[in-house]
Order: sequence, then C-alpha cells, then structure tokens
Amino acid sequence: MKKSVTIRDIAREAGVSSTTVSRYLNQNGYVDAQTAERIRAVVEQFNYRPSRIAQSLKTRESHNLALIVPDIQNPFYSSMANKIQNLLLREGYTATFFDSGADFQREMTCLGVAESIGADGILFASVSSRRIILNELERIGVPVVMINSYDACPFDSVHGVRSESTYLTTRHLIELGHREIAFAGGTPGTAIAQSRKNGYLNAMQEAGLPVRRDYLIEMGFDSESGRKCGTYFSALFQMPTAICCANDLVALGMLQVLIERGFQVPQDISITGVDNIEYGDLCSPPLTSVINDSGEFAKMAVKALMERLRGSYTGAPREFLIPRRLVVRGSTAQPQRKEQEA
Amino acid sequence: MKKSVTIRDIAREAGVSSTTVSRYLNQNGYVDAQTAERIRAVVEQFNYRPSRIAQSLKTRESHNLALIVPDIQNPFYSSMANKIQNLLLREGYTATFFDSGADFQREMTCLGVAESIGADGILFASVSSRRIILNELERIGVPVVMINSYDACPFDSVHGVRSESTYLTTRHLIELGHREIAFAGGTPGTAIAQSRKNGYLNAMQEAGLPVRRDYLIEMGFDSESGRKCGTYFSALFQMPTAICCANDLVALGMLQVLIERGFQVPQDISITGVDNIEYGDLCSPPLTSVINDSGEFAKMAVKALMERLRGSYTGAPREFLIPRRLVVRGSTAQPQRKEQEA
DNA sequence: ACAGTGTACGAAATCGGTTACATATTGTTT
DNA sequence: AAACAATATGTAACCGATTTCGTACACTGT
Repeated sequence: MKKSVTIRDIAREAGVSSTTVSRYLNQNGYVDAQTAERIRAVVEQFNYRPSRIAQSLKTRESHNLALIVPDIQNPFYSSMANKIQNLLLREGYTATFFDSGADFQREMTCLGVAESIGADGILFASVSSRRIILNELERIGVPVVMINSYDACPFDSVHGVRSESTYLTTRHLIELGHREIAFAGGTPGTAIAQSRKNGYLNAMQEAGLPVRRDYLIEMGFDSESGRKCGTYFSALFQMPTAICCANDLVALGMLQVLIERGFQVPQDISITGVDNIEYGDLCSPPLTSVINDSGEFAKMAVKALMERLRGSYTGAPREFLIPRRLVVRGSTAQPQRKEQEA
Repeated sequence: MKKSVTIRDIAREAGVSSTTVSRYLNQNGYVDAQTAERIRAVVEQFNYRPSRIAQSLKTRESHNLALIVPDIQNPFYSSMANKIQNLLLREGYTATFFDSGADFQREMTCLGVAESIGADGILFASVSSRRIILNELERIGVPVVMINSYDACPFDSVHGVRSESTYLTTRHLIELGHREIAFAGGTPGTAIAQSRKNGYLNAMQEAGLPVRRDYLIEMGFDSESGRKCGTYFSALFQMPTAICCANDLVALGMLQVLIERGFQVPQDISITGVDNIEYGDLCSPPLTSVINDSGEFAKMAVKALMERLRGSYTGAPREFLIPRRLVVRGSTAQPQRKEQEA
C-alpha cells in the first residue's frame, strides 16, 4: 500500500550508509559536521520519520505504555488520563488506552493485549486486584504501577492514604453534630470500595457512634448507583441525617434523587462525596468533598514508571501516598433532626 | 532485559518450522491436525503470544489507530473514547490516545507521533481544521475519519447536522416566548464553534429577532468559559432573558455564576446547553440540552474507518450525520421579564 | 504407468531499523 | 618515527514475525 521512506533511502540520497544516518539520528557515535548537515537536509526534504515499529523490534523497547482505567467517564480518571498522556508525550512515550469497565475479565483481556503489543510498562488502575491479575502482571514481566489499588502488591503503587477520604468526610459530618450517618459505597469486593468503607467505619467507631446495618449499602461508583442508594435511603422509615458517599458520582446521583423527592439539602440531609470533581462544584448545592488530585496521581505514577524503565530505581516496590484535603461546600450543614421529630 | 518467547522457540519445541507455526496461528495454508494439536499445546504451555511489533513490521499493519480528541475531560469525548476503544478491541485493534488540548500546535505534534508509531488510521476530533492539518493528514496517507469537524475535507467525517444543535435550543427558547436571547459560544475560530454560532443566528433570523452585539460572546468550550460569560452577562445593564450556550460545560459554568449571584433559573433567566452530558441532568435545575449521542458517533466513526482499512469501501469521502434531539428540562421556562421591569 | 491435484511442510528472504565489529584517516604523544 | 587515541564511516548480522517458492508425498483419473 503506502511505501514509507526508509533509513536506507535517506542514506542513499545523502551518499552515506544507513549506519551513519542512524548515528546522526540517535546522536551517538561520530558523524562529521558536513555529513550531518547533508543528512539533515535529506531528512527534512523527505519528511522522514524513523519507523517506531522497526526500532521497537530491534531495541526491544516500544516506547509505548498500556494505560488501563476502570471508567474513563469518571472525571477523576479522564483528568488523570489527560495528564498522564501529556507527561508521557514529553518523555517520548505514547499510551495505548484501555477502559476495563471495572470488569475482571476485561482487565485480563487488556493485559493480554498489552503484552502482545509489547507495552514497555503498565499504568493500571485496577479494581479487581485479584491474585490472578497480579500473577498475570508478573508473568508479563514489565514494570507496573498500580493506581488506587490498595492491596499489598509487588509493584509500585500510587494512591491516597488508605481510608482517609471517607474518614475525613465522615468526621466532618460528626463534627457538625450528625449521629445518624449512612454510607453509600462503591463496587463491593474492590479494594478501593473496601478502603472507603473502612474510612467511614473508622470515623464512626472513633466517635463511638453505632453503625446500623441498614445505613450501609454498597452498589457501584457511578451516578446510577447513587440514584439507587438515594431511592433506598429516602424510603427508609428512619432516614439518616447525613450520607457519606463513596465518591462524587454517587453523591451527585444521590443528590438528584433526594431533591427530586422534595428533600432539602443540606437542611434535611447532608451529603458528602470524594474526588472533588468539577461537576460537584457546579451543582447546587455544591458538594462537600475531598480533593483527590488527579494531576498528582498522574505525576507520581509516570515518575515511578519512568524510573523503573530507565533503571534509575530498581529497589523494592514503593508506595506513593497522595495527600488529600477536605473541601467543605454547601451540601453539608448541622443536623436539624430535633425539629422534624417534634 | 526480558527475553520473550518467539515463534522459533515454539517451532523448535513442537518439532516443526516457524513457517508451520505461523500457518497454524493465522489459519492459512495447510497444517496437519496432529501437528496443529502439538503446536497448540506448546503455545499454551509457553503462554506464547506473537509479537505484534514484528507482525507489524512485516505486514505493514500495526492494528493500532491514533485517537485524537480536544478534551478528554469533556464527557462527550470521554464517553466516545470509551465506546471507540470497546469497538476497536472487538476488531482486534488498539488505540493510542492523544489529548490535543484543542491546540493547533499539539494537534500537529500528535499527528507526527501518530505517523511514526505507524498508526493504520486516525480518528481525529480536530478543532483547528486548518489547511496545514489537512495537508499533513494527506501526506501521512492513512485513512482518516474526522469527528465534529464541519469543514469540507477530503476524508470521511462524522458529525451532527451542521448548526442544528443550537438552532434547536434557540428555537425552543423563542417558542417559549423569549426575545432577548444571548449566545455564549465556544473557542473562536474553530469549525464547531462557528457551526454552533450559526445555529443560534439562523434561529434568531428565522424568527425575525435582532441579534445584539453585546449578546454574543465567544470564549471556550469549558466550564471556566461559562463562568466568565456568566459574569459578563450578569453585569450587563440590560440582561437577556435567556442564554443559549455552545455546550453543556459552558452552560453549567454559567448556571453556577448566575445562581451564585442570586438569579433564579429559569424564573429570571433560562439557560440551554448542548451535548446532554450526564452532569447536566444531575444539577439543579437540570439542564435543557440537545442529545449528542456519543455512542452513535463512536459507532459510525469506527465503522467508516474499518471499511477504509479493509478496503471494503474506497469511494469518495462520506459524511455521516448523527441525528439530534432536544431534551427539555428545568433550566428553561417562559420569560417573566415584564414583571421584573415593572 | 503417468500426469495432475491437493495436502503438508521447510529454507530463506524480507520488513526498517540498530549495533558489534572492522577499516581508514588524522592528530597527538613518547 | 613508531605507537596510540580520536574521529568518521561502512559491512553485515539481527530483532520476530510473514511469505514466496520449492520439495515431497498421497490420491485420483485415464
């Protein structure tokens, strides 16, 4: 089909061998200034770009990474993906993008593809950090950075302080005077959902507050799950005065249902999220949340992987903790339960 | 570093030549049933996956596409990216992801990288459909599908009916009785912004309504632009009774500022968006918008590109129009200007 | 018995780069 | 003047697959 111009074409045209052209392009070995100039001119004239594929085959480095996220439509991940791609471009790397849909089987599929395309490394926001996944990663044998995957694993990992996010929001609710605090959680069985639940439980326990069975439900991490949880809570005989949601999407879905059903937020009920996504601020009332700095995640993940790729770090797996910060907005306030009961 | 298992390893282990293994894997040429079984077993035992890189070099097909979007954080594009990636995976293709940040220079950079990595095709949501870009695409010489790029171009393209989206929202506002309708537009100089502006202008003209200079401003396609426009409009001596925004992000930013400044939406002022993103529905008031079906975009774009890649279509550039539909929600209502003036 | 056809498999070239090794010229040191 | 290092370039093998061409055998029909 399309015949590309090769290094040998350039060599012939410049009257040198392909070796010399290669040396010129990679700036290694000696090449005379005049020769270099001749090559440069020919390269420009022909708009020559060396084939990354051929390079990869020989050097055994594809300069391409696999980026696997559970849900690119989640603003946290789309923002992170954007930043990762920017950082990588600067380093001369590209990213092959995968959306696993938070599904274990698809995660395995993506890993298989990642291997066959010869990815030099994997940036993996895995939800199902099952043993099989870890085994598969080890078998593939390229550097891996796990993102938001709290389980102990033999790879570098980047995540917020375990359980800190919902701990912060729950404690905030407690400090406001709430006692009946419910939790609307993410996909059961995933490490990150577990961590968020624990944050809630820890804060409750620390304050000596009881956790009611029917105040703790887990669905998923998207707004649809939030709507379902909202429907559930609003139908309870005894509603909580505050709900700690596993992330902002859940909180937004929840908010919508509650407002739809005539509840006032935060007067009747307070809501918190996690991630501090843009839309949480755009809504009314704006969402109290926890900053999960996707840029920081991207930076650390890329840095860690690059160090592994360059071999400038070869030690034990590292854990990078991204600091978080509570952002109080309009969706939380002191409880007014007494009046309602009267 | 990591020595991969090659087709020759498999061949040796199975007691055949690499040719036969290749024939077995690609299901072309004859291979004895028993031999096939032996090979299958060895392949499984060694967990062998042929190197896509070596395949690409020889066959001159990378089975990898470049996907370039202006802003992956825009829910329309992140949703589209998700769906595109899913469709491609099924076809045995991968996508290298680029976020151009709606910047011309970066678009050029991305195209250069796309060429050197040997992308078989390009899915390109270009904002700056400048001549240079088109020339560069033609020079690269691989199939291209342009997305949301309205200018006439020598490639297949996928987009909504030109100017239809804002035409629908503006007409909706007019039918509600609004006469003082402003427009908050997207990045000036881009084809899509031009198209959105035209939709507004057409509807206004059709209804015989005058367009005031100070009611027409263009900033960008993100929520920050919406906030700026909102600040501008809310400071006007004579405020419009409705604002037609170029997309939902702009509308959401606008909404936030207006509510912040004490305006009631839709009582004091009506707001419309375009794209029907999830968050537009989650906010209050929920946003009147126009459905821009990202799944349909993804489907048509992938289909068109695949046909080009397979050579099953080789004719003139095609234009795929995705139908749209107005979704009326709480952010629009009849104007109540008379009372306010009194 | 022989040509023709379908089946089964291998040797070797090839894709477009990189690189180990060899060669040649020039400059510098002893 | 001989020895050595630095500079400048080329030859050819190689990365891991695919593919052309060729060989060999087993049928089948005449």
